Amino acid sequence: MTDKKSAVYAGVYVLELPLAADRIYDYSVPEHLVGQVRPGTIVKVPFSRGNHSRLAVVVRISPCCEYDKVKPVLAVATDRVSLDEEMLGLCSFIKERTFCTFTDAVHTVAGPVDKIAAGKLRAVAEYSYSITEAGRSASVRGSVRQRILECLREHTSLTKTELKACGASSKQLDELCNAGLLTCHKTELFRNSYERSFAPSQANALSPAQQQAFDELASELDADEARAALLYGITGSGKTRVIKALIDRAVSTGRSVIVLVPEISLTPQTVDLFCSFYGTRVAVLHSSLSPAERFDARRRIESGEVDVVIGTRSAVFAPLKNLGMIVLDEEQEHTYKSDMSPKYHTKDIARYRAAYHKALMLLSSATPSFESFYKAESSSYKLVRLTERYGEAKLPEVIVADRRLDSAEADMSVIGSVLSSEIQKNLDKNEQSILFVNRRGYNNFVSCVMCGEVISCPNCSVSLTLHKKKNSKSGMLMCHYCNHREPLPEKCPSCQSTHLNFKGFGTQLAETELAEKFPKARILRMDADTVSGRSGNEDTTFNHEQILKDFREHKADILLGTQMVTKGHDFPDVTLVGIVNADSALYLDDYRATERAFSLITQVIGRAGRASKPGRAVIQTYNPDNETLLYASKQDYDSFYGSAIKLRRALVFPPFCDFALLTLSSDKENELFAATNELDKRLRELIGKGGEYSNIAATAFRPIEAPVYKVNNIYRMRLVIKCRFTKRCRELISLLLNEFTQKYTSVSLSADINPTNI
DNA sequence: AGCACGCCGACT
DNA sequence: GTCGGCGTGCTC
Repeated sequence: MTDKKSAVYAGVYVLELPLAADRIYDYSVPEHLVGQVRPGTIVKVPFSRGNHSRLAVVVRISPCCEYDKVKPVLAVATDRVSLDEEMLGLCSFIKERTFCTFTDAVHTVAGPVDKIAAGKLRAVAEYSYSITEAGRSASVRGSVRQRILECLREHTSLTKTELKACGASSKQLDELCNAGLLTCHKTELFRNSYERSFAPSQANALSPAQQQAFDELASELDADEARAALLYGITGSGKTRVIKALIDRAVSTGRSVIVLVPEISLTPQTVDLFCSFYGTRVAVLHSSLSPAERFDARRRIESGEVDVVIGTRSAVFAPLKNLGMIVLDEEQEHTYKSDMSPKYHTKDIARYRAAYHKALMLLSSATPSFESFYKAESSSYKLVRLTERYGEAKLPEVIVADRRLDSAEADMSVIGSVLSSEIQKNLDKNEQSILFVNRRGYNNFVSCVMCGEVISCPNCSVSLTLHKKKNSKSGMLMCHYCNHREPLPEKCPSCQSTHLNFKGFGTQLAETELAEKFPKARILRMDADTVSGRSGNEDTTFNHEQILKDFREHKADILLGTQMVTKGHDFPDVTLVGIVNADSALYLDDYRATERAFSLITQVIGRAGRASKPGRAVIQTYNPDNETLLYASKQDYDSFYGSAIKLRRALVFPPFCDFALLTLSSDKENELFAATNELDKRLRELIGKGGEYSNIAATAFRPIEAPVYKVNNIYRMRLVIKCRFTKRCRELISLLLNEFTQKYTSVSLSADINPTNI
């Protein structure tokens, strides 16, 4: 019997370590820190030979430890925020699945921990003053001081800003407070650019179909365990109403909700709706908030004043307590997959959090991803359908315009004869039209007639796109990958011929042609060039909201643009939509291209005829018999899915398998090749006969160049592995990454599971 | 990634 | 002799 307390050990991740060294290290916890050192605590530990003090996150506490040379924890970093149990688990989850460092995972879930803790971002406070009993009748020296007291006798309380407007200075106010004549109150002020006037309840009752969908989903929400559901509803069926009703139900029982949207700037109406309905109880989170706004939004959420968070993918980490539901609106959108390390999928995070909180993960879409629909069909998700358009809105009439039937002259132009005449009809009736073009710029190929040379980017392996100023003959060649720009040369840089040929078209050429064909039409163009506002752009810049507002107010007849025009805006006066070049979406060498094309075409068609006026959709194509196009034009998701899923099953493609994409990149081409070959060899050795991982069913494809081989002078090679993303498979990839990063310094390797394009 | 250790060559 | 080049390998 000894009174010596049993030993305590802490397993920690040391922050800012390279991937190969990023694992759990054990430290002993000195007696005076026992109890203070808990999972989630940030501590200081001596690390490596120099025993330099480093920050580390505690992930486990245990009474024993295998290692016999443990060092002691130095201190608890009290000035740093600590992670709660849920976020800690989420960090391990992210590390394991995306192969990032623990530090990257912490930054992803908790934001820039050190910056917040270091006090670089501070809360803004508003000070308000009121008069004390002793002041009330007292008189003071100085006219300004007199005036301050007079003002406060009239108004019971005034803010510092208001008093300053009366000529008061901070010093004078401080003096009056010290003299006991005024009292000062501090109120924390939140920078919330999304605050809207509170405009609750247009309490529209749900339609019978919506009510039934609501009832089915409400029972999932109420279940005392984690659930997942897919709300599959055609465009205009009123999914948002059903979701809003579910949010109300969750909130009324004291649970909080996260609503995720693909892109904030493209869904201003959805954001407005929630902001005005939930007032100060909603917080908006997205990537273009200033650090101060983000900081304040976080504080509001942590303080518990917020129970609804709306935002883009990173908002899935919003530190809400007692989550009841996480909604992914337009769940098939690729923006839910992070394109930067860690390359997590929002759905996986949502599933994790829903499991932790016994909450509902609700996916919503008119064109669900095959993966989600398959899960819904095979009953791991609850499937709820909304099959009728709400109100009087009807599905538009779809016209597939066969460009092969156009006359030679019409064939030369971007807008063919059928689409032209439909636009004219709309102009005559003073109704609005939306045209979708998938590329920005003027022409995307400039080649030499004589020698065939295509002018390409000096830094990237892509052709340069011509951009022109409005009403100008001169042009700029731009690279859409690295932003390189150069003036359009008069002669071929290779053979000096003056015969240059312009091929392929984007939004600018479409705009020019429309202006020529319909000189009286008012045209608005919306693409990255007209909305970004980046200096040096050739066009006057507007932002999305201004363009959309102008269009909604009927300040233009035609809205022309890229993807941006296809998202959920509701324009009651739009009765015609046109897809200028459907073929470019249909024929991409990516197995998911058809899925995306279907979704895109369906969304564009859905823009027409939302109100009582019937709408038309014109799809220009040289392949009118294309199956995807035909299904999309009939808005027949079920048949499209049914036919495509058979193919996926036969080929063993997702959702029947997973793809792991390994990308090697380097500015030194020969080192890249050597590294690629070695990695390929090692991989085959591990999964081949007699290999350590021969038991996992994985197929490795031969190394290939990335679709765009060189970007910004960095060369990129790819290795694709077809597999099931099991724990064992994760171990394999992790092993490859660790070995590789330790060995190579001038070639980097990254892994991406189920990348958005392959 | 750092950072110590180590095993070589050039120097007061 | 000894100072310092940066290749190698480990970090509880």
